[in-house]
Amino acid sequence: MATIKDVAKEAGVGVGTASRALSGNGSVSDDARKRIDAAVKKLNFVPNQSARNLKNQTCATMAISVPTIRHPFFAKIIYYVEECLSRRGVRMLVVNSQDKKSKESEMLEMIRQARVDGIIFITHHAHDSIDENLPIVSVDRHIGGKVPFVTSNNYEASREAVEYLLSRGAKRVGCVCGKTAVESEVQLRYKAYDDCMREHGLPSRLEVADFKHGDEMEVMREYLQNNPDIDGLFAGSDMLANAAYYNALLLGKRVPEDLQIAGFDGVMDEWCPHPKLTTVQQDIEALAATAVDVLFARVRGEEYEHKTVIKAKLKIGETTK
Amino acid sequence: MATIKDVAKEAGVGVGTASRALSGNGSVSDDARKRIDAAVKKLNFVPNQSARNLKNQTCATMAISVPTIRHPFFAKIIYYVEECLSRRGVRMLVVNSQDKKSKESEMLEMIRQARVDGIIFITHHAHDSIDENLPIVSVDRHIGGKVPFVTSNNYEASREAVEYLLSRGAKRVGCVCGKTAVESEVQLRYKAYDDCMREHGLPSRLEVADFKHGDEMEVMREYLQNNPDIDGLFAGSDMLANAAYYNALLLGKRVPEDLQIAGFDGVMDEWCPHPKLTTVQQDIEALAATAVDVLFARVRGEEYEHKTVIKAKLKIGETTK
DNA sequence: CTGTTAGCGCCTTCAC
DNA sequence: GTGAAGGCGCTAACAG
Repeated sequence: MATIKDVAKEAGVGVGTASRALSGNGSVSDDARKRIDAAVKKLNFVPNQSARNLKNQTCATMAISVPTIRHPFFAKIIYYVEECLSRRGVRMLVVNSQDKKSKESEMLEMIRQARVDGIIFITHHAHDSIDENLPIVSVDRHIGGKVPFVTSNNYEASREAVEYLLSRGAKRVGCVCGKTAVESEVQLRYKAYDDCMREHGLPSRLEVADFKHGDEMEVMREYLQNNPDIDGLFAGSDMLANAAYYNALLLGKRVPEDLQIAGFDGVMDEWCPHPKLTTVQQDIEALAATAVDVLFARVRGEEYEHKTVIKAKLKIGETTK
Repeated sequence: MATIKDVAKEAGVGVGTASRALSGNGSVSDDARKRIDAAVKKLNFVPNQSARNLKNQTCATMAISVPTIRHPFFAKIIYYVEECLSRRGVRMLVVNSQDKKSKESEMLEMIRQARVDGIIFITHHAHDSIDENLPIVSVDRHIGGKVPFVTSNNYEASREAVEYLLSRGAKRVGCVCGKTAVESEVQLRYKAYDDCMREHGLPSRLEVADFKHGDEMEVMREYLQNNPDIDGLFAGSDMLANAAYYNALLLGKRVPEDLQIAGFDGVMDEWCPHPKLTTVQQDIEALAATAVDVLFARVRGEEYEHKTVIKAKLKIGETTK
C-alpha cells in the first residue's frame, strides 16, 4: 500500500509538495503536479483516511440514530439523508437505538471519541444533559434546550386533515395517537384535533395510546370497539390508519361509507398498495435535506435556524368520501 | 480534550502503562491501574478512535451496500447486521447503491482507503474484477469467483411453495419473478417452479419480468390479464404477491377461492397487516448473522464457508386455501 | 511490571 | 514554489 512518501519519492519531490498537490491546499508548479499525478497513477495511491482524520480531527462521518430502521418513515429519512451526505463525500453511520436511552448516550460518546462529526437524532427520549455545543440536530423532537430541530407543520397539517373529515360529512370524529415520552412536535397532531373539535363544538374522543411499533392492530381494535359509533378517524400515523382500516373491515364497517379515515406520514404507499390512504404527507426529502444542512452549518460554525418547519400537505386517497 | 499523555501524567505513570491499562493488552499492577482509572475519570478521558485506527490499520467499521434501504427486505437485513456489528463494537456504514455499479465500485475503493474493514454486498450487478482477497461477503448473489456468500435454500423452499399450491387444489399455477442482471440464487426460485410443473406434467407459465421496485402493480396487472384462467400463483417476492392480491381483487377474483397466491421473503407482515400472505419466510436474522460471521472470519484470516445456506420455510397465510 | 521511544500516514508550519 | 521537520493520539517493541 503506497503512502504519500512513496508518491513524493517517485515524483522526485518532497512530501509537502505531494501533500499540497493532493489535498489542493497551497500552490504547486505545473511541472511538479504533473509528475505527482503520474506517480499517483503508477503506484495506485489513495490517501489513507484514518491518517487524514487524525490530522484533521474529523472523520467525514455523520451518524443518524433512529428508534428502528424497520419502519418506513425512518427508512425513508435514512435514505434521503444518505443521499445528501453522499453528495458531500460524507459517510453515514446508522444506529438503531431501539428506543434505548443507553444506546443513544453512546452516540454522544462517539462525538467525543472523534468517531463521528455530528448526529441526526430521532428519539423518543429526553436527553437534558446534552451539551449544547455538540453538533447535533433533531427531527420532530425537542431533545434538549438548544438542540436545533426540523419538523413538519404538524399542527396546521393535522387541522387540515380533521377539517377535511368534517367537511366530507363525518359527524363523530375520533383520534388515536401514539404517546411520546418526550415533548415532541408530534403531540401537535392530537392537539390540533382537540382544538379543532372544540372549535366546532364537537366532543373530543382522543386516545393517546402508549404502545410499541407493531401493536397498532390491537390498539385500534380496542379503540374501535370502545367507540363503535364514530364515522371519522384521524390517526396519528399511517400504521395506525392502516390498522384502523382493517379493524373496521373486520367489524363489518365499510370504508369510507361508514368510517372515513385520515392518517399521517404518507409513507405506506410504496409497500402497501392498498388501501390508498387519505393522509398528511410529510416532505421527507426536505426534512432530511434540511437536517443535513443544519448539521453542517453547526459543524462549520455557520448560522442556522433553531427550528425549521417543513410543509406537509394532505393527500386525498380512498379512505375518505 | 484529554489525551492518553494527560492521563499518564495525572496518574504519575508512563504512557505505555496507561495504554496497556486502557486497551487491556499487557499486564499492569493493581496500584497503577487504580490511579489510571481515577485519572481517566477525573479528566473525562476517552480514547481517540482515529488515532487507534491509524495505529492499528483498521477502522472498526463495516459497510453494507444495498440497492435501496427503502425496501422491507433490505431494511430488515440492515437491522440485524447492525445488531451483530454493534455487539462486536463495530460500526455499520450503510450505502444505497441505487443499483448503480459506480457507487458499488466506490465501496471497493473504501477498503483501499482504509475507510472500512469489510463490506457486505447485496447487488444486482456482476463485479468480475473484485480482488478475491478483499474482505467481502455477498448475500443471495454470486458477485465474483471466490467471494463467499450466504443465501436461503431458494430452490427447496420454492418447490415447497409450489407443491403446496398444487396440494391445495390449484390446477393452473403461474409464476412471476423479477429478472436479475447477475447470476443469482434468486433465479432458483423460478427454476424450482419450472421443474416442479414439468414433473407434474403441467404447463409452465413463467414470466421473468424486468422491472424496478415500485412497478410490481403494473407487472402483475399485465400478467393476470394475459393469464386470466390461472387459479394459483407463485410470486418471486412478497411485493409481487401483494400486487397480485390487489390486482386479482380489481379483476373481480376472490383470493384464495378463485386464485391462490404464495409469495417469497416474509417481510411484508410488519408494515402491511393485510393480506396475511402465504409466503416463504426467509430467516433474515440468520442470514445477517452469518454474513457478519463470515466477514469477520475473512478479516481475521480464519476459515470460512464459501457458501452458506440458511433454511427458509413456508408460512401459511390467508392467500391459500 | 514499567517508562521511553519510534512510528502509523498525513498535513502544516517554517525557513529557504 | 519548495523540502524538511514536527506532531495529531495511540500502540508496540524495547530495554530496564
